[in-house]
Amino acid sequence: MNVLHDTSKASATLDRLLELVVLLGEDMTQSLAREGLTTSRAHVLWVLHHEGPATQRVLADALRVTPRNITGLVDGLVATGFVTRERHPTDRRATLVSLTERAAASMGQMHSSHRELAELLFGDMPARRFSAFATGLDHVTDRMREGLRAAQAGR
Amino acid sequence: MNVLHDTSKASATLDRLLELVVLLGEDMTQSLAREGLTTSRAHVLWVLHHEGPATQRVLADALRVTPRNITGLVDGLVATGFVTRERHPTDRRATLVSLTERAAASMGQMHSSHRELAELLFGDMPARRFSAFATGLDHVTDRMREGLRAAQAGR
DNA sequence: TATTGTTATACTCTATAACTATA
DNA sequence: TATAGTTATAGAGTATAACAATA
Repeated sequence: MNVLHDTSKASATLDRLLELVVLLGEDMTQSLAREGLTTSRAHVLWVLHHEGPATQRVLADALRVTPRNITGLVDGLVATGFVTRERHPTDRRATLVSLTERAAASMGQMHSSHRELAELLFGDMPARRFSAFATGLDHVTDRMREGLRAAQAGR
Repeated sequence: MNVLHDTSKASATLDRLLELVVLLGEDMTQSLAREGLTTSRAHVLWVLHHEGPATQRVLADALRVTPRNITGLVDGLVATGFVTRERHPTDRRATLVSLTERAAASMGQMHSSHRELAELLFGDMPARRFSAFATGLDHVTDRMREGLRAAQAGR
């Protein structure tokens, strides 16, 4: 009886977590659309922002996606002015993809949105509740990582 | 100084929350793929499971997607044996979409996966920490709902 | 011989617009 | 005249396979 009770509470909490996943996803999609981006294209910008100019091969590995797919994403980002393709200085097979000024501006905008969202979600939370939530979140994220790793190993 | 400190902690916590979003999304995509489903098609099954047999119009409204899109999703689900199209008893323009046995089996499987995931994420959590997390999650979800509603109103 | 990125082909999800059959 | 669902067309993300240029 004790176990059953816990199980149903855990299930209900997972439901709410999944609802939050959906809401966060919608919010992110909308914010990116306002900047003229999709999640996949933003992911490319994110990698370039952190790694600096990169070859398409590097991007393909970072996004865990086929090189062909990167060709398409970079095509789109070039067409909309977020990145440029340049010759690689030493390897003539490769191209270097770099962020433009427009992309830098968008990244700044995204940072602001991120801070605003953090403020919206946690800004009025009592400090004690906030840190309890953060602790639980760490726990849950760790379990999820382990679970995925196990699933990937067993396949 | 106090404010700045809080802001950076809030940002870091949002980062971890977004990481969890990504992990949960991957897990869900993989589970569904194992059943031969995509998230969109599973969403259709979910609605049919809760509402019973429905017209494509009803499905389009439920998923907030165009009728044309539903045609494609139902085509795929029919081809893979998850649903059937039948004549509507009274309105000859409409079709009724119903779950098959295979879909019922998959829904059962998904329920099991859901319970297992809840157990993985929360099963070894001390009761007090679990309920603190659940409380924080409620808070965060409420703020997110409000934020999205405001964003939609202001557009 | 191996690697980088492309063309060719195909599938899924999504949208708008025009059209058919029915209400 | 309005509604249900289709065909036609298009764009984005994804994949595999074959191929060119270069290492």
